Amino acid sequence: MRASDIDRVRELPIFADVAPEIFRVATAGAHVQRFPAGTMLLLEGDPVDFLYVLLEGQVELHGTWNDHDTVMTILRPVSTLILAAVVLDTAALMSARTLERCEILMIPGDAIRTAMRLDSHFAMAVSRDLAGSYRGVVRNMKNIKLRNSTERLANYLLALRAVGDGGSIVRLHHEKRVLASLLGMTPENLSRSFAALNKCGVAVQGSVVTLSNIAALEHLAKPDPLIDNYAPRGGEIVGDADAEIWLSEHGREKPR
Amino acid sequence: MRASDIDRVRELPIFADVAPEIFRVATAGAHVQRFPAGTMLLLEGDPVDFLYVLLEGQVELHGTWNDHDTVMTILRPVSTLILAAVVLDTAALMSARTLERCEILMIPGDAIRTAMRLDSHFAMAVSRDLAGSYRGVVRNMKNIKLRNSTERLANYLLALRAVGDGGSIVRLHHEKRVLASLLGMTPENLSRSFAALNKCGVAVQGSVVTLSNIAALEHLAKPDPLIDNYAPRGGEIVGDADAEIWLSEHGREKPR
DNA sequence: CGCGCATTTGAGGACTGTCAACTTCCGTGG
DNA sequence: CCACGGAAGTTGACAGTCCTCAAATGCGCG
Repeated sequence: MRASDIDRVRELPIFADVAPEIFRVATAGAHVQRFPAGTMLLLEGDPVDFLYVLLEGQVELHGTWNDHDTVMTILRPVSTLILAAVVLDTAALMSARTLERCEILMIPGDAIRTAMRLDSHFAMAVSRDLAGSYRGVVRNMKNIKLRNSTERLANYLLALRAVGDGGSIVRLHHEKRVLASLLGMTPENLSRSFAALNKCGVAVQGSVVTLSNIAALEHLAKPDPLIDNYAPRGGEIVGDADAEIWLSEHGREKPR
Repeated sequence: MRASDIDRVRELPIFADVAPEIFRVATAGAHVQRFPAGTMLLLEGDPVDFLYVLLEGQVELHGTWNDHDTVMTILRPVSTLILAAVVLDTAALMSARTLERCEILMIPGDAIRTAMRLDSHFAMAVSRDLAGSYRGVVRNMKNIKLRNSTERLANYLLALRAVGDGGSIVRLHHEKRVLASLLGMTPENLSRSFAALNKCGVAVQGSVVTLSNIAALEHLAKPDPLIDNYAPRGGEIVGDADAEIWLSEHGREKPR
């Protein structure tokens, strides 16, 4: 691993409080690897030998059953992948695919587990990461079970706005069919949901969305801090790092 | 806390590897409390001061939005509640309600976090619990997004059978409307899904369900080890502790 | 026995998925 | 520079799934 990579890795939340010697243990045998867009990093059911840390690019986690598949989450830097499977030393439940060219740190699972055993602060950092991920999926689940597709889209757009400049124009980060699957609908219905949001001042042109009536959109969306991981308090916009992380993967909470 | 309680707590997976002095730290200020059925233990959005460990009875975790609510999971002994919120020292995302008379161990959140800082083995146990919970929700999410309601019910019944004696008669653990919400449908549609499963040899009488054609049921259900947390390999029945835990909360994985 | 509650059944409508045709966008190559 | 091909996105028609409301049935307990 190059020195510049080591510096970057050292900054990761998961390594923030770790003692230098433990950091060396954890990153022993680690290496940074680059992947082109569209690469399958791992298939669901695969045994997991490495912890992946996404440093650059976007990665999609998806699940498959009976010839259907669904995007479970989309990760953006800096995020860990399959940490839960590494901790339990078991098979992955989701497949991972790069959506863009990616730069990924790969750390042997053994090294992670050893470092956890040696350093309680590292083990706590892992716990916080996992706790955030858990709460992210729970938010996602509430979103899916309690809202219909148009409401999910409306909230997604409001979240996009919150992490952006808070202006009335937002850019979609993903292809529409990927977004549709992430939001639990078909591409066709995503189109129709966008059309339905016209009456709330939503206009779409390619990946650029204009929100000209936030009040109407919020009235339909009814954002909720216990589902949407940004802080929509009193109409004030809070575009903090939490929200950035939320949007990127639609559901991981930042520790602390 | 009574001596008999301490012995029981000592057996919990989360305390298995913990040094005696750390165990005392963790359980300092802890106490066992009994609650009648139907008690709201906490409301979503509440700050979390205690880790709850369910020792007896059933607890439902549910979420609410816009006058709707949905059962997210149902816990049976021995399970931790809101461990993620305790680790992050933040508000609960779900409400908790007892479904029966319950016996619950309450441990101050501070004590948990202190014990994690002092003992890497305890922190690892917390990580494993969280990792299992995370994977449980992921399974749940795949179940909801990839299957329709009848398929979810069919798989639920097969899972019930797998944890029971493997015979053709299973007992439902919950009221049907609770089960319906857990499976992401209305009570009316649960009835209709049961009716639809008649042709697969499913007969219902109150809480007793007879499965007289497992092959047909499996053909419809298409159980998958990456969604359903029991091991349906080659028609062999594996009623292990993992599966018990799965059913109880419909989605927590047992560490290791 | 009768009341209250859970469950079931039916009818209708809302939401969502599927299929097919069409349009738009974009990169390639003539 | 423009034509072309392919993929992505949109639209319409239709069907399947699911929800809502209302009424009927069944069950348990006082």
